[in-house]
Amino acid sequence: MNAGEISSKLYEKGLKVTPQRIAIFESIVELNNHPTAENIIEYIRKNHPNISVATVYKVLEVFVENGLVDKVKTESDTMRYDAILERHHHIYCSDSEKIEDFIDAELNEILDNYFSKKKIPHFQIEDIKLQIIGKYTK
Amino acid sequence: MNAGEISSKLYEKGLKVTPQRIAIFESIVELNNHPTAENIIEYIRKNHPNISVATVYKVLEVFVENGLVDKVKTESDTMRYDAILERHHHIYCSDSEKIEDFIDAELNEILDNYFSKKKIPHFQIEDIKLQIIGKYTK
DNA sequence: TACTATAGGAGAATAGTTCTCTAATCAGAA
DNA sequence: TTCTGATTAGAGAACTATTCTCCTATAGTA
Repeated sequence: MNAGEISSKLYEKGLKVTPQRIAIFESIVELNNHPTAENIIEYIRKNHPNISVATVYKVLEVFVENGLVDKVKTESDTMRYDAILERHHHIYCSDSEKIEDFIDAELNEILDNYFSKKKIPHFQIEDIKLQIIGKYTK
Repeated sequence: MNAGEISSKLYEKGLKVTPQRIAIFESIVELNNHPTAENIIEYIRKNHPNISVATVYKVLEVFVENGLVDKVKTESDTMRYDAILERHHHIYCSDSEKIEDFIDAELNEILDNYFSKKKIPHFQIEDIKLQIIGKYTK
């Protein structure tokens, strides 16, 4: 994704387009395995050495609020970010910090079907996410 | 669950039985909606005013390692704990900090079935957890 | 180009969690 | 029961990810 495409995305959401925002979005796409804020800062500083930690966090917050990126929960106390917009699940490696996206339309359909039949009393489901935990094999 | 039962649980895992460990486990069971470490400390201090923050965190860590409690990921930066041992999922309220357990054998069976047919390449699944996000209705 | 709201930068502040080091206590052996 | 060694608990400092404050810079618009 290039700077122009990112600008349009920001513009569509009514957000101001700034070099920092473009760089941050770009870095999440580029570091495409769920970077932490720290990973993002390190990456951006190569081309943009003066960016502030506060800016990165503030921009990430804005992106999350506007649905441009996802905040991914982890077992440890660091948040990780994801630029995928498509409905997807996450594969967590129990041996490492690795997180992968898992996209599977058939699975989504099965889940939707199941919960449209079996409702949870007094609860309206907005989203269902799977955390698939396991180990990579050779 | 009384102190005797908790002692046996600890003993079975080869863990030393201490009053602090019993109190901490008891409090997670008692505060049965996924307390934070802070909730636990506050609760325990009623009967055990000198317990240290470090002790609570250390004991929780030991419990998690030994499979006696679950660490529950949240959107915010506080961990929450759960004494349920049974395989279960979590319902997250998007309006509040509430988290509820969701136990559903039929759903587990569907998931197990699906993933026994459709394997993820080079990955051995150990556990699958659903995060069901939505709102409570009246 | 000038104006105004919004965004960015720097560093301090905060909050949850972990670490360090010492004293206490548990569990098994005598 | 008492002793003993290993483990655990306590206190508070340290650490780390994130947020806040406050001021300056910049984007978007006329």
